[in-house]
Amino acid sequence: MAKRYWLFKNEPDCFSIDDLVKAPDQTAEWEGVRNYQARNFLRDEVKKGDEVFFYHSNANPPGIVGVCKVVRDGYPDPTALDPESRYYDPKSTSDDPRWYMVDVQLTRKLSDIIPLSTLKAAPGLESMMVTQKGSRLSIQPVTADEWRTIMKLVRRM
DNA sequence: GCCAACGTTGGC
DNA sequence: GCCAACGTTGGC
Repeated sequence: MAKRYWLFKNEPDCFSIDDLVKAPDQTAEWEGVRNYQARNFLRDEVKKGDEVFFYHSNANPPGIVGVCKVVRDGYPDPTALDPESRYYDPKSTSDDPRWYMVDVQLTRKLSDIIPLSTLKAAPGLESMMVTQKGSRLSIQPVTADEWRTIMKLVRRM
């Protein structure tokens, strides 16, 4: 299976690129995804070795702030079973886990954010999911062309 | 804080 | 299975 590319969104108030920088081994569990379409990606399609843009949503400005790598395939998200967790879901059980997550490791934090406005203006990213109006999915596939286009912006920084 | 877009729930 | 009501996301 060829390596694939993704964009993972997070609100920096919740878990930011700096939290990943500070994490042990600069590795974190991408927990708390509670959307079925995103869940299906995490469970079935996001694989170890895939590369990921770390995106800050609900931020000023929103945009891509880092690059990371998937280091563990999808597995059941234990926070769904923890009544103390903000991600607790009483309908999920250990026999029939409803929610999945992967582990990611930092590759690099960008020296500057690539704002959403830059992505929207960049030739070649017109049909990228994150540049579309109303795009709410928190786990988004990125095409190899889109990945290359954005990495060119990264190298220019 | 506003509000458009989207997802989920639940009555029927 | 439809769809109105409601809740959430996320840019601005």
